Amino acid sequence: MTNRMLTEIPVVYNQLYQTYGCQHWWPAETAFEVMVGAILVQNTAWKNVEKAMLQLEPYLDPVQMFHLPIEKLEQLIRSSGFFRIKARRLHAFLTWFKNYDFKMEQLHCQDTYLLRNQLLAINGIGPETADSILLYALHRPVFVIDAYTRRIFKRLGFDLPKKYQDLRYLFEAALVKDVQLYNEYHALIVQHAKVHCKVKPICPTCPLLDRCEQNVGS
DNA sequence: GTCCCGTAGC
DNA sequence: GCTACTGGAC
Repeated sequence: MTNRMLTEIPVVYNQLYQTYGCQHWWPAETAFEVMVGAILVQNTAWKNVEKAMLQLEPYLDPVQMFHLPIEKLEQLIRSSGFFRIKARRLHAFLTWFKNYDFKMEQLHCQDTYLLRNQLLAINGIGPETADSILLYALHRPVFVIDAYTRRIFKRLGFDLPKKYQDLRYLFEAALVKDVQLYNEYHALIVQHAKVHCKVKPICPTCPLLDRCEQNVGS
């Protein structure tokens, strides 16, 4: 099974890329926006995060955002859902960033493994958010796993490791260690999950139909 | 009413 | 393992 996955993971990438093309991720202007967006998008539709980002626009600077009262932050990000808890998560993240003088350059000096552990220690940042920040804001070669990844590959018929890290290592073992490839693949997975592999899948036009177990009868 | 690029707390 | 967290789009 694992062998099959190792050979098919790159093939699936090619098929998705041929179907959807380059995704140009992450949709943000700056690395700081990527980090903020990664927290706000937790279990939330990206569309609602966009509205919050618009409200945040005047404060899209770590120092300014850090000094916002938590209630103000709550109101600004309201549209992204879970606004009370996310405002606290953002603030916790900024408190950590303060250790680096709110400077991206200082983050760039740090080892990926160390950064990952520090991010995971922040209340409100779990493995997916940490890895999204590492890959899309800090350009580290870390493959991001999310619910879509599990849904798609489970439907393809793979017996997936249950632990986040194990699934991540499987993808990393199957692919060339390359930031741009990891960036594009995760983006394609999200796109595919939104267009075809939804909760109620749209199978007839699916680019992966020929290799999918959902295929039968639908 | 259901679902959304999760996480923490019990 | 289960549930709360929250609003908005469809």
